[in-house]
Amino acid sequence: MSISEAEAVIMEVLWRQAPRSAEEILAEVGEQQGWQEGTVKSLLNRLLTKKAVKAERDGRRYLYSPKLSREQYVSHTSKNVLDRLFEGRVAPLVAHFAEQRKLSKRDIAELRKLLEELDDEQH
Amino acid sequence: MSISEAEAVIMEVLWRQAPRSAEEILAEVGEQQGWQEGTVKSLLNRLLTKKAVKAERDGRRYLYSPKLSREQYVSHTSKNVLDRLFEGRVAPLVAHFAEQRKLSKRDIAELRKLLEELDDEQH
DNA sequence: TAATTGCGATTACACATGTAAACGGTGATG
DNA sequence: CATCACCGTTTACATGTGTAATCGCAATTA
Repeated sequence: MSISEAEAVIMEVLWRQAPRSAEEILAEVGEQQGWQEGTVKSLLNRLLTKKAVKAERDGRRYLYSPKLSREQYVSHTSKNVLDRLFEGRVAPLVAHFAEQRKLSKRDIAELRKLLEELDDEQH
Repeated sequence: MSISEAEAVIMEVLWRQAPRSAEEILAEVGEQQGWQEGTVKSLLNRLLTKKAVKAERDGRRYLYSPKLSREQYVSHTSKNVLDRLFEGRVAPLVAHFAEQRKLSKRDIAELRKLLEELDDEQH
């Protein structure tokens, strides 16, 4: 079962910091997303049934923590896109952004450094 | 309105070659996707209402062509993922794949070449 | 011309998703 | 002890998606 975009918003909150109560999560995303209390509660429940988060009792409430790691989620999601749009290869993806002029100076510098490091690892 | 994954499969067929009849599209994806005729027709209709394809009459049938370009679709989709997972920057995305050991020799070579070309463009 | 066939259009239906409101139990309060 | 308030759980409901089946019309054929 996969994580929807709305659910992913909740996950991001928990990945930044956990455990957290529903109230704390609402405080962090409610305003920004325009979500009511019930929305956050529903999303938390769906994430529980999907086993993407766990809940531990803390007095009269629960504190929620991720079970699915951000790494797992990012890997799965980005691999999916890579496979569907770029034949599973990274270079065409980067080429795409290069063509769109979406590579910042900083991106380019970091990519260069990354490639050097990969070079080093060879030896 | 956005294109679903199943709809994108149809789009890919049309991006490879268009115009095409529903029958030709079915011939290309039916087996592979395990789709019946009705499925392809439904998806084509949804794409029509979403204005992602157009249909021109050809005697008793229609020939379908993309209206949405692959570039537009790829840009939109990949930007969406980049923003949601990598703060909108390309370098962290590549770093992610590097950590996952998902960069092939070929990827690395192509990335290196790409960066050189970007370098040239500066001058 | 009546019956058939081929095709797009309409309808179907279950499950996912976005977005909540209502329900119910347990601990706090008067 | 009776009531209230808080918080998780259950239910709701419209829209999207996957996956077709059926309907209806136009063209073909007997």
